[in-house]
Amino acid sequence: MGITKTQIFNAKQNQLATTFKVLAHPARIAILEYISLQNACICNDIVEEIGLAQPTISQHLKELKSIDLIKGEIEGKKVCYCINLERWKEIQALLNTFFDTTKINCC
Amino acid sequence: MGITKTQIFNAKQNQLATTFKVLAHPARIAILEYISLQNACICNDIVEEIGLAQPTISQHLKELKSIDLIKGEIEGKKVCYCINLERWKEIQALLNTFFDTTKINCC
DNA sequence: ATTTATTATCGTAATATTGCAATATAATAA
DNA sequence: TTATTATATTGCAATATTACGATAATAAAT
Repeated sequence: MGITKTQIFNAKQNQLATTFKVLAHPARIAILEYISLQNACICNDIVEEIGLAQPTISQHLKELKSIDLIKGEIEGKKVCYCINLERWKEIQALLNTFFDTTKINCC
Repeated sequence: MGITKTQIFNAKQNQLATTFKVLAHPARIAILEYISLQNACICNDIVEEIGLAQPTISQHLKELKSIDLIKGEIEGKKVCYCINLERWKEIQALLNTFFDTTKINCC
């Protein structure tokens, strides 16, 4: 079906899954790495750097923005994308909580 | 197209994305949480617990196994699934390395 | 041997994702 | 105003994912 039955899971499970899903594409990983490499704000050097078409990059940026992982500041006709460091740490903590609380073994 | 251009990304980026993708479904989060809650090995109580059809759960378990996050031990006609703790920690470390090295801000 | 129980696999329908060309939007430059 | 440049949105084709019924495979129980 392609449709996830989110109703049968709790909010935390869905939130975790959504967060993981945003990170589940190499282009989005590459974009985040590239943004963080630049000491200054970058814009659509991303398109040239990554090697995907501009609309595709724009779409990936939108998904990263959807969980506030990055923020875009308009500078004239360019847009400067930066990692939202506060949210970044928040998400890292969220994932670590999941990994720390979900690991009791049995066998 | 639905097809990811993995060739244009490096191995680490693809590995990270694949790892995130396995975790990017609430059913798989729920399965991991449920397995970890049981002090003893569990089997297909998972099907009853989660509320998805047996083939669906089986498919999700296969995906979790694909990155060695869980291991299944055959016990007669039942199969006991456990978290692969060693791999679990490995993946947590992998994700933390990503989060720690990718966070320099610019704006 | 036959049944029963547990799990895996196959096939398939419905929906989602990826990627891009075409186009729209917005801001500066000429 | 009319380009030009940078980014976003739309529409669509190709592929992937999710979910499940049907069925196969395996092992214990009768």
